[in-house]
Amino acid sequence: MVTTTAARRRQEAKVRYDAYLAGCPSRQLLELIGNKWTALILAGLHNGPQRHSELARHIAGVSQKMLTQTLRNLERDGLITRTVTASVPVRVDYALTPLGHDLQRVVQPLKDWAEQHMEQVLTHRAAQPGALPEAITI
Amino acid sequence: MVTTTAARRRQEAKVRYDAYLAGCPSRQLLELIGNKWTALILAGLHNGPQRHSELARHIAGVSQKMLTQTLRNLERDGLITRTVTASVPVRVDYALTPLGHDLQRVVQPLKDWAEQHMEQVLTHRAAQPGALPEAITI
DNA sequence: CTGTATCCCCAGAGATACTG
DNA sequence: CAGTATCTCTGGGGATACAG
Repeated sequence: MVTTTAARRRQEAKVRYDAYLAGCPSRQLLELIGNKWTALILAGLHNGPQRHSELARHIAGVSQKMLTQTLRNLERDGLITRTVTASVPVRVDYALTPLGHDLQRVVQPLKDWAEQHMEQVLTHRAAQPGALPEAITI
Repeated sequence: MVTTTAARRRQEAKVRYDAYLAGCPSRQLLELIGNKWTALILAGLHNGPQRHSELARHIAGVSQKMLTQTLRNLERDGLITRTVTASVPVRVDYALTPLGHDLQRVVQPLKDWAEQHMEQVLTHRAAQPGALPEAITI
């Protein structure tokens, strides 16, 4: 019996491809800004630094955990800075780095496009046979 | 006992906010292009229509299922068209709609930014204390 | 060649409770 | 105020087999 079956070779090709895909800059960026809160945070910091609590209030809907987690990731990636002021109740400020601002600038057109065209997309989507009727009406 | 406790009110606020967030065009767009294969398919169709099998080969790494699934979603959203030619082995062509082309145009800058800056992000990420050493070297 | 139907896994995301 | 630690759940994504 041969050691490399077709299945085996396909498997190897896939692993190699996965590595390639994982290394693709575009994919990595999409994964980054695809995170549920990344874009909101970038937008929230666009007009200057914000405290943790300010962001929490401003973004409303983030769990404490996800806010911190996302902020940590962004800091780790050099997109925002974290500044701790040791006062009685600690104070932590977050701000965009130049790189972060740069990214924010690139993401902005996406929002513009979304605001102009997503309705069209949704209309098309809803027009499909079998589309679910509007369920949420709070 | 009161009917609306603090927890209850928080819960309601969250539901309302989730609905708002779900309706946010930007979020919806990010979810759309955040899907693993959406961007690849848009890019693949950028230079003209492609058959299902051509896409499968060109994109390499997509499972048959995910390719079809993503294509269906894009069709549903009016971003691509699906044309079936009833020959002996069926032939199916996919092409970008004007709206699809439009989206592709907006997504392109993201790729450019990624190619220019993601390395910087990754470098920063790897420089963190406790960062995992390079593991994959195929 | 294209596409459907199943079963399964896991990372992102959330709820909750506790600490400096 | 800011952050950590767990547990859980959900849905996107994948493997596999089958069908028009």
